Amino acid sequence: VFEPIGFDAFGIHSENYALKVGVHPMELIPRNVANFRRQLERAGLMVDWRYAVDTTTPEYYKWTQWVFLQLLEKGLAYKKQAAVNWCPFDKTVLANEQVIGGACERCGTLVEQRLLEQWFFRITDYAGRLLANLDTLDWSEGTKSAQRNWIGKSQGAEIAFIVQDVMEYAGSAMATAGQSGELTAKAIEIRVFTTRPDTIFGATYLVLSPEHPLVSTSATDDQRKEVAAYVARSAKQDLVSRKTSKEKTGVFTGGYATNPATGQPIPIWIADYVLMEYGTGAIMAVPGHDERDHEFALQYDLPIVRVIANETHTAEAPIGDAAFLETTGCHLVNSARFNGLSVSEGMSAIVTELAAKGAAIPVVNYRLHDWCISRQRYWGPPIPMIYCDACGAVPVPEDQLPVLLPALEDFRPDDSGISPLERATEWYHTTCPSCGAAARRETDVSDTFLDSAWYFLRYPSTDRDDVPFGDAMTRKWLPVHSYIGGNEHAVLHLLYARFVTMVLHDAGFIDFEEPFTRFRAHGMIVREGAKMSKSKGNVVNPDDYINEWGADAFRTYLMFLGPYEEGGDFRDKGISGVKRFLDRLWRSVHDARTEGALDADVQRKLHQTIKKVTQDVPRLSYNTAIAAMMEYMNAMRSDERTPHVAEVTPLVQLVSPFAPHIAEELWSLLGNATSVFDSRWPSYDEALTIEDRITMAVQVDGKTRGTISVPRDVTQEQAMEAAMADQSIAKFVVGVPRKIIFVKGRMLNIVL
RNA sequence: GCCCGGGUGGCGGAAUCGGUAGACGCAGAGGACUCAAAAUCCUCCAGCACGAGAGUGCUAUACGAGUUCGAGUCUCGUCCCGGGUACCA
Repeated sequence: VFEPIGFDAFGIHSENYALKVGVHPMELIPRNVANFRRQLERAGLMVDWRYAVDTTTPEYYKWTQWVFLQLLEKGLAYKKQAAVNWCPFDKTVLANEQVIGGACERCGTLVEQRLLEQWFFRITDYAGRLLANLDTLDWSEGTKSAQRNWIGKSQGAEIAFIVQDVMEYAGSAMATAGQSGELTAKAIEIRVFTTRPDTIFGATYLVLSPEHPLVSTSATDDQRKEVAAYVARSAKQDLVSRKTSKEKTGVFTGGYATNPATGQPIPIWIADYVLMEYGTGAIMAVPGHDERDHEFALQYDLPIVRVIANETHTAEAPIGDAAFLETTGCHLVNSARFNGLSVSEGMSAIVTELAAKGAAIPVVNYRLHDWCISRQRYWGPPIPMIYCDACGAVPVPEDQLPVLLPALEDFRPDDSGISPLERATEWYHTTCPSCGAAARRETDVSDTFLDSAWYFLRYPSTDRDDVPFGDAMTRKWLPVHSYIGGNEHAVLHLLYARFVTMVLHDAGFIDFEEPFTRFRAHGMIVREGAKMSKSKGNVVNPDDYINEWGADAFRTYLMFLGPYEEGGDFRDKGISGVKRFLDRLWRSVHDARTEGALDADVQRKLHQTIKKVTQDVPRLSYNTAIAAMMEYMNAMRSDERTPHVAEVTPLVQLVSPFAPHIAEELWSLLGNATSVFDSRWPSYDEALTIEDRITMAVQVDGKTRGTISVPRDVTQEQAMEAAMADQSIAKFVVGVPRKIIFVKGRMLNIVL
C-alpha cells in the first residue's frame, strides 16, 4: 500500500488568514504546514512522508502551470469577457461551483455579477463523459448523485420560431405583425430550447431573456421605449435578487413569431424568469403544462391551452389554477394530426416532422458551465501567459516554468478587478518569448482547485524534477484505488480532478481516464450533538485530547464513535470506554501467563474476532471491528481469568492499526525484536470459528417462545423433539402443527 | 419543489442473505476492595402489566397499510430530521 499525504495551501482561505494575522503567507504557510505535520505525526498517522507534496512550492506549481499549458494547447483553456461571479469581500471572481445559494462559499458574502476577461476551462466539452462514466465508478451514491445533478443533462430539442417582416429602419431593426415589408424587410428566427416538444401546440407566446441579443430587434416602435426601460431595470438588478425573488415580471415587445406547428402568430415577450445562461436564452411558453409559464400567463392574461390530457379529461377541459404536469398515461389533444399519441410518441413525432422542415434539431443541454479558473488574488500559481503588443497572448514556454510567484510585500486585493500581482512591477514587465519585445505578464493566478485537480498524479514521482509524473511509477500506483474525502467536494474537487485526468488521458500522458476507482465520503463528526465551529468554540483540538487521554485512545475513539461513512457524536465521556479497553489490554499483556492450558471457548472467540476484524477493516466498519475486539477482551478476562500469551499476542496485532503506539510497545514486551507492523496479519481457521452447540430460537406461529440448546448440525426432527421437551415452548403448541419451518442452524417455526 | 442520506433504549450505536431486536460502549443504580477517595472488579439496566420470588405475558425499530410461516431489513403511502440543488425551460 502506498499512502501519501500533501498540503494544498494556496488559495483565498490561506491568504485571508494571512491577512488576518498579519503574517506574509510565504512565512505563515510553512509554519502551519509544520504544525499540521507535528499533530498528524503525534496522532500516529502512518503515511509515507518521503512523498509529501506542498502545492505552494515552486517544485510543485511548476507542474500546475504545465497542466494549464496542456489545456491551452488542446484548445481547452480560453479567455473571454463574461459576466462572472464577483465576491465583493474576497475581491475576486469565483467559479459557479464556489457560489452557494448566491453567496461566496468562503465568506458568505452575496455575489455580484461583473463583466470581466477571465480564463476558462472547457469542462462542458466533457459533460457527457463525466456523466456517463459515473455509472462505472464505485463511489458513494450521494456523491455520484450530486455530480449527476450538477452536470444536469436535459434531452430535448431546439426549435426555430420565425419572425416575419422585420424591417431595417433608420439603422435599427423592428418587427411588425401582418404587414408585408417593402423596403428591407426580412425574416429572422428565434431559437428556443425545450424538453417538451410534444407540447408545442400549446405554446401560446415566446419569452426572451432581457439579455437576449434579439431583444431590440423584436421590439416594435410603439413598444420600444417600454422594452428599453425594462431591460435597463433588469440589468441594474443584481444576480442574487433576480434569482432569489420568484416574482415574475415582463414586457410585451409588440412583435409576433410564427408557431411552426400551428402556423399561428404568437406574441413575443421579455421576462426575467428566462435566463440567458441556459439553453438559448429564449423559451416557448406553454402555460398549460409548465408551472412558471402558467403563473406568468395568469399575471399578464395570456392564452392557456390544454394539449396534454389523461383519460378523465376531454380536450376542452380547462387547465384550472395549476399547470397540468403529468405525463405518464397521458395523450396529446388539440394537436392536429398528433392527437391521441402518448407523450413520448408525440415528442419524437413532432421533432421528426419539424426537423424535416428544418425547424428543429434534437439537442442535449447541460447545466454545467465552463470552469472559470482566474482569480484576482496574490496567493496562487501565476497563470503562465505573457501579453505582447505584437504577438498577442503567448504562453510561457515549458522550459521557462515555473513562473515564480514574486514576494510581494503588500498583497492585499482591491476592488479594481485586477490582481495585486500587477503591482510587482519588475515581475509584471517582461519580454515576449516569441519576439523579444517588451511585454506584460498575466496577473491572475489560478483557482486552488487546479492544484488539487492533479496532485494524486504527482505523489509517486515527487523525486523527479524533469517530469510531472514518471511512466513506471504512475502505472504502478495509479489510478487511486481507495479515496476518502468529504462530500462537500462532490461538485468541486472530485469533478475537476476527473476532468483534468480525462484531458491528460486524451493527450496521451496517462492510460486511465478516471482518477479514483473507489471513493467513500466520510461522515461528519459533531460534538455533543452540535456542529463544530470556531465561533461556537466547540471544536476538538487533537493536542488537548492527546495530552489528556493519549494518542491511541483518541484515534481509537474517533474510529469507534460511529459508522465511518455517517459520522458520529464526539462526547468527551465516550472516550473513557476506549481508554479502559486499552488499559485492560496493557494489563493483560503484562500479566499474561505462559503456562497452563488454552480454553476452547476463548480460542473460538479469538478466531471469530480475527475473522470479524479482517472483514470489517476493508469495509471501513471500524466501529464494529473495535467492538469485536472488546468482546474478545471480555471473553479472555471473564471470571477474573488470566489470559495466556498465545491469547493476547494476536490481539496486539489486531489492535495495531488502531492503537499503534501501545501495540508496538506491547509487541516488543512480548519478546519481538522487529516492529509489529512487519509481522504477518493474524490468520484465522474457519473451522475453529464454528460453535458446536448453538442456541436456536423456537417460534410458534411466528412468535419467539423460547430457545433450545442443540448441536450445530441438528436435524428438524431432533430440533422438534428438543422444542417439545421444553414446557415453556410446548404449552403454546396445541393440536397438530400444520407446517414446520426449519432453517438449519438458525431457527424453528411451528405453524399451527 | 426535485435529488441523495437518515429516523432503533436515557445517549453513541449493533443486527453482512428476511430468521432470538438492542452486540459493543457511555451514562445510571447497587455491591466488593479502601480509613476515605481515585483506579479496579462484580451485578443490574427497552417499556408496560401480573407475581413474594424464580418468572410469566403483552407492547416495541417515526407513522399507516401490504407481502411472508416470520419484516428494523422487502413493497406502497404518510410524517419528521440532515445534506445537496433550484425560475435550468
